[in-house]
Amino acid sequence: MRMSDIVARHILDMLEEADGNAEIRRNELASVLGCVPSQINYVITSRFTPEQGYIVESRRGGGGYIRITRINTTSQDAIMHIINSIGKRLDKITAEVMINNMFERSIINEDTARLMLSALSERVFLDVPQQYRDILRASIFKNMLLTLC
Amino acid sequence: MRMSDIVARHILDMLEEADGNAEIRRNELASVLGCVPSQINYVITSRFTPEQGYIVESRRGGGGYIRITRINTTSQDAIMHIINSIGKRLDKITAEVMINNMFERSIINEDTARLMLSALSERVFLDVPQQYRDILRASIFKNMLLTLC
DNA sequence: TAGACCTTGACTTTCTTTGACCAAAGGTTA
DNA sequence: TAACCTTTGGTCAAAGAAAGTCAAGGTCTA
Repeated sequence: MRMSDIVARHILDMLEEADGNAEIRRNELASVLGCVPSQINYVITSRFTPEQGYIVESRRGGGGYIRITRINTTSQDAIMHIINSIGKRLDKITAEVMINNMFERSIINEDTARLMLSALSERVFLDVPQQYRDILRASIFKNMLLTLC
Repeated sequence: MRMSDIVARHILDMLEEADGNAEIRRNELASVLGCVPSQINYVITSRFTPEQGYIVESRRGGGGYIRITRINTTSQDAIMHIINSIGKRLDKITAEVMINNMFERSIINEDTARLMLSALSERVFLDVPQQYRDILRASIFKNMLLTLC
């Protein structure tokens, strides 16, 4: 296993344990893991970038640190927002628009979008009396969205 | 026997042993088999293409690798088999068993499993009269499975 | 014997590791 | 409080470790 993988794994573990917020001391971590301090910087700049969903802050001098924070929250917030915007009923067209929208905003991937669309398609509700369809659709959709958080 | 056949044979053996997933180190394999490294590339691009049912990923630099994965065509068959085994009704327990089973057989990944479970959970059908629940569940499940083929 | 397929090696690109040197923040002391 | 020292982290470039590309030449086969 690469040194960089070991460092990344360690940071990921810390983030996991501390709920998305890890504070490390560069030199200490380097000596614990047996690498050169700048290796830590390398790993951070290559794998904990804002594009990958992390915020990194640091401070030099006595009591210095590097703090890495995971910003999962944006898409989670977006999903919660969508769930809250769904009332007791949801028609097929609106559901499709919502799913497409989420896909375009990269909140969900293509597979997930297709799976959700199939679970909400009109075909599913052929045996369901008209007045219940939209209620059911809202319920299924919300339940699926909840698992994405 | 041609060198390219030897290389292909070796990769095939690795895939067989490791259940459709082989990770090779190009230079190492080349020296073990006694060929030039780019020979490996030649074999991969000519015989392990997506059209032939393989996915190839690689990474350069220290600790680099080439990973070859066989696309599981039997998983499509398995899904069709499952769809056909579902009748007009499907109770929650059976659905859960089926999904777990597919996950364990690596036919679906964890995200997909969770999403499907959420769409079929009892919570979804609270407003649905008892006698319709299992009919609906069967319908939703079959529709979702179809998109996975 | 032409075209398809195979082999080889020089050169390129990408990712990782390391270490020397720099910069900032905190602490001490004159 | 200014000057200096100590403790941290930051930057960068060089070297190393793989894999990728490509073109030239070799073989085989219909």
